[in-house]
Amino acid sequence: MTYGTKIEALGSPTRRAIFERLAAGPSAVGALAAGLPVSRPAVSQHLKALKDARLVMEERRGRARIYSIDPKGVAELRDYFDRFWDVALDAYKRSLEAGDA
Amino acid sequence: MTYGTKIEALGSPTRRAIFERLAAGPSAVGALAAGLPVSRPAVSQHLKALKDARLVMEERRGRARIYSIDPKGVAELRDYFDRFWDVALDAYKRSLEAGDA
DNA sequence: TTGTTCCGTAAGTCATGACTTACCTATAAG
DNA sequence: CTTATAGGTAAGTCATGACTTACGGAACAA
Repeated sequence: MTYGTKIEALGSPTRRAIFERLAAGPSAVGALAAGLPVSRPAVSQHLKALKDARLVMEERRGRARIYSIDPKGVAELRDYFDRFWDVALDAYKRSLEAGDA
Repeated sequence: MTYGTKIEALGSPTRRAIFERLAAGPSAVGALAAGLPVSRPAVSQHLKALKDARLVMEERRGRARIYSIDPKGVAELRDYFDRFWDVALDAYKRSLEAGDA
């Protein structure tokens, strides 16, 4: 929900690997697990975390679950970072000017 | 060094709180710890992680250590995300078109 | 109905990491 | 030189989380 949840979701290397694979295109759980060094249940658990963070979404197709990027949640995270860069880099410039005086 | 290290550094709520305070302006270690619910050594340890990730940098002023945002490292993370948004959202659009067919 | 596939959930293990207190060094002040 | 301030480091504790195996349910096939 919050950007904190999203960043924490991306904090795990395995979860980031899953997320980046989904960024390349939708995939089923088994296909994801086949390309990763962890078990399928582990992938399921990570997908749940990513879904709770609204970074991915799930679509049921028969007995398969197709996961894909959630563009709305991703956009929320991007907005947070975009604002953050502005604030941070601006504050840094101001601190330089203050330090020079 | 890598963007993975940076994202993992921001994965911890306490570390993110420290980072956001530094984004508002440079600060000494004690001043940071005074505004946080953890001890000063804990803050030192988090600052080390942030510094290893090149998200913050250190400047010695007498016996104080002034920490501030590292604009170069921050820019690297921003570049990664900027590229990522493009890839992810583009792939999502393409998957929609493919799914419609 | 009986299997087979695909996947989520439960439960348990094990490592990691986020803290703490105690201690040490270094700078500054008296 | 002694004392106080600022902060990094070591060592230990404790919780969390990243896995595993085992199991259960749901959809298609025969």
